[in-house]
Amino acid sequence: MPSRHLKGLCFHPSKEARCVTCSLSSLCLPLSLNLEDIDQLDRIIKRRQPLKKGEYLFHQGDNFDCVYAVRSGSIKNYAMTNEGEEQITNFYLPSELVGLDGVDCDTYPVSAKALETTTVCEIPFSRLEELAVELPELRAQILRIMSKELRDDKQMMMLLSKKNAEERVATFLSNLSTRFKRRGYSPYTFRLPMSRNEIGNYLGLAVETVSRVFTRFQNNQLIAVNGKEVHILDMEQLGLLAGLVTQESSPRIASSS
Amino acid sequence: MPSRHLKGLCFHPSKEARCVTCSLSSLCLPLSLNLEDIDQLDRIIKRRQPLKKGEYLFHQGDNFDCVYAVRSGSIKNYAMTNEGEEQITNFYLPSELVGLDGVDCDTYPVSAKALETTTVCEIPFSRLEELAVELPELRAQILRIMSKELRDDKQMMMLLSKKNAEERVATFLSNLSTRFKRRGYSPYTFRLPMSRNEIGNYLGLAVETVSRVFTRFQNNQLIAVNGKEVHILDMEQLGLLAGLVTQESSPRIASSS
DNA sequence: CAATAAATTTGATCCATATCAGAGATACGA
DNA sequence: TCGTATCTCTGATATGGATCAAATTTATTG
Repeated sequence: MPSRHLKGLCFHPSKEARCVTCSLSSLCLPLSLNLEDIDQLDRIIKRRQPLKKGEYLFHQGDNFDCVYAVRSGSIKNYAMTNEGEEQITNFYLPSELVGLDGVDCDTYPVSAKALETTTVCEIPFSRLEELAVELPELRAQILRIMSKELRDDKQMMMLLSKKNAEERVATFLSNLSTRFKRRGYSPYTFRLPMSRNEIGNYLGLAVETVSRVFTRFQNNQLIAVNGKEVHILDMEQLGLLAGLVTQESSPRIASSS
Repeated sequence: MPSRHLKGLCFHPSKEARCVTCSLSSLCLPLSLNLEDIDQLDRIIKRRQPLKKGEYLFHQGDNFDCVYAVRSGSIKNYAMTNEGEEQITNFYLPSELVGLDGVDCDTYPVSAKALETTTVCEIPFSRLEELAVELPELRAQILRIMSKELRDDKQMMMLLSKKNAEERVATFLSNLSTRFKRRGYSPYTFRLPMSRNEIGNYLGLAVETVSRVFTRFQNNQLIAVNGKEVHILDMEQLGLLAGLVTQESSPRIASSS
């Protein structure tokens, strides 16, 4: 087992293999369940061996049977286009639920691949549905999570159809920062689990463009980047840039005075 | 908050105001419910006065309380960007459910506006949740609908980040055609409920580009257009174009010989 | 640790589509 | 019904980011 140093997203799975003791429960499915109900949920959840970087959680076309909560590490969802090009549709961080867009399908509509060593909780969907019959809070939470993903998707559509390259990257970084913060990590310093290529793919940009925007942001003291390590130096400016800003109302950043 | 949608306050009983007799029930929420259950659903649904073109079903920021099934006509969802620009996130046709992305919000995250004279069924969400406790099929159908919308959103993200103008418009027309067909209308001849501007906004293109692509498609005998009336002349070619096609594998349509 | 592969960065050029401008066509209110 | 606002279409021009090319840095492997 190549024990690569995963600072950041490591949750010591063995010790926290139950929802009651999991530090993520307040962000994840168990949210607003009482202890007894969490225990019931616990019983249908299977903990899997960690996935190594590049391993699949499921393939597009596999029989749909489970949804997965990321416990540590990160997952990308992607579909294959007709030409065999990959199109990343989402990245998932700890506590987030993967696979919900397959709920009414026989098969998963996208593939899910680990971006790094990743542990997940496997939740057989049929059992989850059964349990949800008895637990209104669980039901509500499932709806909430799906609804949230719907809204995030609309935001993404907005990004893709209205924002320029700088705004896209700024939005991406802000968004990651927020999510890391909610999970108890620094919103200012984190490690990108994905490559520049994957960022570009996700944001609808060429790798080269992502790279150039990173460089520009560094020149303007917005961020400091070292490989996959990112430091956000000017959160406010980054947030401003992330908003939908037209060229008129906010000139290209140039001299950050 | 000023009460904006006064129209909804008065209900009128009409012949087809019940799910059991509604021709859309097989596409809509009642799908796979038995007659008795449909009757229960019926009782929580309120039919509203038709909305006239341009009237709102709800505004971004209004208190979330209901989802809506379109009965006739069409609805657009849109959000306002920081600059007051509108970004259309979806169009809804009869039998489709509007408002699901607000489920875990206090307020609607987007506005919903009638594109033409439109009738809807108003479904108080809390009542729907109550009912869903007893009706597993209803529960399943709600999940299915949300899951479907998630997948459609991913498709849209793919369109916005990988397809060129022609592919976008072809996809849009094919998609509309399919939806009209499922609703019992001709897949070949239909009336666009939205303006070119709205199509462009939705597809992430300038109006002018939409217009030009329409013209090009006509020159190439793919479609015939008269104002908002569209005839699809070559469904196969349109479908091909709608797929994710790179320049290499499919040269620009030019001489349709 | 060297050797090689993969990822990232930078520069130069090109092109699809935005933007600007203006001419019909259509819808709409007085 | 006319007059005006709005939509749609077409052409000319500009440009943001893609693409191509290549150097450099960072991982991976034997």
